[in-house]
Amino acid sequence: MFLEFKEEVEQVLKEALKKASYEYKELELEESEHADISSRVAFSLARAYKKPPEIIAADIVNHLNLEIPAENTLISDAVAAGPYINVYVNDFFLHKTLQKIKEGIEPAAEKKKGKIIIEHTSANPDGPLHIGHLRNAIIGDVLVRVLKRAGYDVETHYYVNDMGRQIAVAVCGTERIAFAANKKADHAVADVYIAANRLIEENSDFLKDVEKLMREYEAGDEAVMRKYEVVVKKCLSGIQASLQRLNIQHDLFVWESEFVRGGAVEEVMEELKQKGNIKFDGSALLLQLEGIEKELVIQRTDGTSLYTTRDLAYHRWKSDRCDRVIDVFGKDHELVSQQLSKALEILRVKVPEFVIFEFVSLPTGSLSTRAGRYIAADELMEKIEERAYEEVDKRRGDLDEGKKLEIAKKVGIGALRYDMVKVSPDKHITFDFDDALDIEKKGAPFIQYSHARACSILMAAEERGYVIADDYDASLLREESEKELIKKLSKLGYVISSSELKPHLVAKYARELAESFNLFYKDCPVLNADAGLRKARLALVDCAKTVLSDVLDVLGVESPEEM
RNA sequence: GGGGUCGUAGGGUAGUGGAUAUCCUGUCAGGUUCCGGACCUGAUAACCUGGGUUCGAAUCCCGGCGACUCCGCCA
Repeated sequence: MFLEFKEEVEQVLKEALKKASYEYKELELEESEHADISSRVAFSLARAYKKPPEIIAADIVNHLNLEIPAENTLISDAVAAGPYINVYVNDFFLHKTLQKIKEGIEPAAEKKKGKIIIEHTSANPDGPLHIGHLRNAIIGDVLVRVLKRAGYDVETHYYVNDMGRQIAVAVCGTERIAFAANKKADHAVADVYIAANRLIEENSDFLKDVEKLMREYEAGDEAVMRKYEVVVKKCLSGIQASLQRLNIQHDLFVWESEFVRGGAVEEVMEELKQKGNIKFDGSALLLQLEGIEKELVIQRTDGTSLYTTRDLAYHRWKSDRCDRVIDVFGKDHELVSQQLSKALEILRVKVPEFVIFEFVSLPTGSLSTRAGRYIAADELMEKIEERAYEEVDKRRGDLDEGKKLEIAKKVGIGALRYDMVKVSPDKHITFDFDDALDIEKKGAPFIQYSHARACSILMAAEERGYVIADDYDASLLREESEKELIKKLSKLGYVISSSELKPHLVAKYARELAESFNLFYKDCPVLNADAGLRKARLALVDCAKTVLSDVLDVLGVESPEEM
């Protein structure tokens, strides 16, 4: 509802500026502590009109016409506060906000903004996900949810790097080392991969086998393809299980080898030869890209393709199927992503938008799958759920075992997801196990707790026979904390539309909303209020519950009704 | 050597030109006759440094210092 308010303010301000004959570029509206919305337009006008901004602000306010549409307006007042123009919402806005929430989210179909293909996670299928991948997956998934809610048709891809040397090493390894039967699939693959790497260190002949295998795979040797398929699919099944536990799903798994065997990679190389600035270094092909010193190798001496070339083919294919392409990449791919963009420009393909996130490191140093130095996502989830269970058990000994486990799962995974997404992606994180397991901080459990409190009030109301009805009188909600809560509730749509590629802003809003609810909870008794007020407050609690659970859903966090 | 990102209270973090710089944690002091204390209130304490642009800079530009990272016919 806040968006509607903002639009009306824009409308009204525009008219006033026109009447007062000011030429402006931007209305410079912003949220403010001093008002519900505030405009700084007087500052920029001050220069052009050589008058103090305070005078201009007052002048604009004098030209405002707020009385006419008294029936439908959302604005109560607008005043000049020095150089600022401060605008405030009215009771109708508060009433309308609650009403809209009760009606439910408007169907996304009405405001289709186009199709987006977003790629995230895309971990190599040579072992389980570690905490670095976790950050990628969670940022990506929240992005998906935000964009869907903002009205886009979103398709999620996992790009499977099945042509890398690592996979060949793992596949080769299976010929000498058996999979552990009692392990989760992706972990079993990692064991083989790590053991195979050790074999390489001991015996260089093994490396020749690996290279032979890679050539055969690229050439499309059927027997080799079957061997690959076994390993890659085994690993992916394990990875998918981990992702599912985190509440994450991909629509499509795209294997990079498809682009080689389908001929798309060759087409890309041919086209680059014609359109690009190409150099031959022996028989390898180097592509010179504008503004990047380092040439990009697009073909090896032996004629085989490279990761980047295959990625170009993949991006061309994606780009034909949607309006926007978004890639969630780790910081180490930044140069690659620039090269990719430049090369795509040469091919006249839509350039993707990148969400680049900084690394997660351990207090002991950086991660390495090959060296076996990583924290597996599964291990982390296991521990955080255990930790959550201890908390639940301590506080809710009254519940039965199944219920406690269910809540622990929601709280644990929620805390993990929130922890990963609350920080801006371009911030480096040093992962601290104890810190992540410390559930008491103001993360997901804090928000979930507010939701549970709301549910608890509603349940108690039902037991006492109070009905949650639509004929409440919203004008009875006069307390400051009530009004603040309603205003916060009104901003979900606004936050979603303004934080498209910044998932941490949604996390921030969720926390603020929970804070507002807790303040209301403290200040305003619901069940013990007089009948009229009680009805209005019950309606407010009901709305708060809806929006809390909504925003948690955008974060991919579940909303337990009790905890 | 070249490029990139980051530098905000003791630690972590929000804020990309505008009003008294956000929140967590830490430390200290408080709060429940009332719907769940995983809650709430108060105190403490910060924009790396030097220039520049601007009426106005944590925010933009340039230099310095520091941290991280990328620069392979790997992926």
